[in-house]
Amino acid sequence: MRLRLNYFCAMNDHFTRHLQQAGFKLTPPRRAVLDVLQASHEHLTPGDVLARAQALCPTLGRATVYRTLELLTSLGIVRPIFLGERGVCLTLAEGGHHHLVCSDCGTVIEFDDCPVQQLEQDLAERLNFHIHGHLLEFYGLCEQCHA
Amino acid sequence: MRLRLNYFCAMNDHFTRHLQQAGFKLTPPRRAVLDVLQASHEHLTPGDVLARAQALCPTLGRATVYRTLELLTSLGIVRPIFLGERGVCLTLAEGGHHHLVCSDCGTVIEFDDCPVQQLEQDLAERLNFHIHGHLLEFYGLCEQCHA
DNA sequence: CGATAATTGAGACCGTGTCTCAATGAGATT
DNA sequence: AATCTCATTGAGACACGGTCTCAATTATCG
Repeated sequence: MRLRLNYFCAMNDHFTRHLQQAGFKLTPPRRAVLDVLQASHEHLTPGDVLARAQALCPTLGRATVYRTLELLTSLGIVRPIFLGERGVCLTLAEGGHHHLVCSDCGTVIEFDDCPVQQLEQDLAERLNFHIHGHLLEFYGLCEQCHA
Repeated sequence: MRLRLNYFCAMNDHFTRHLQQAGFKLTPPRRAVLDVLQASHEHLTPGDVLARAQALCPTLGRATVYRTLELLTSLGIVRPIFLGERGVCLTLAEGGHHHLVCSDCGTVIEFDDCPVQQLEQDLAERLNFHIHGHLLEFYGLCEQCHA
């Protein structure tokens, strides 16, 4: 069992250290949730996270997943974002997300250009925030839907 | 009653025309929901909208509010955005929203600088989208929370 | 005014997120 | 290694928000 977990998760990685340094215990449920979030580069709903984490930690309960997600959020490790279609989803907090969303059919297109670097620095300085990520979404009607 | 409604809502405004031109009927419930959203410059949850719209249209039911919000969303008139603290909220779709959100305590600071104009035009052209608004959020820890 | 199809409210339903509480176990101390 | 202690856990009851169904109503059009 310990071996299996290690297969999925490097011991002492950045996030587990962060957790422990903040005074929280590193338990199998937390490890499983972290592993799932690190392993998936998609946007997972809490239900997705539960299902996948149960594969790593079969006794895992729903309440624990929510508690863990809340904890990881308050530590700035993960972040909930709202994707019109799928509802609230979780992603690692680090970095940016850029979406073009169709209000009608719900299609989401990701894009890479991102003009907010400078603004991020300015805001961080001006308001004394430690910024670790951002979300930039444009809303409109896609080619099909504004016909 | 009809008089009262008119007090809150200019007949034939932009949105009601939009609704009717798209082939939908202009009913008191829809009018009430539109009025509420236009009157409030805050971010309202569906529950808020229901409560306020019931003041204008006392028989209004929950299902109708959700149906109306969905309709207005698909028409690009309103838009759901997710505010960590309050959950999903609705705003008029037109224009931009700019938030600096603390992952820990949930504080939301609004700001005005917005460097996305040019990108918006580029994307609209490149992907043939009719963009009518955007959301730019930075996530991090506020002054108090990263102490 | 009458026809008709969209829209409505009521209330049952369902899933998701929260809470409580007794049992467990991670990590500190020795 | 054994013990202690308190954070953390799983189970299951609960609350709430959002969806669906269906019969009754009503906005719009001819």
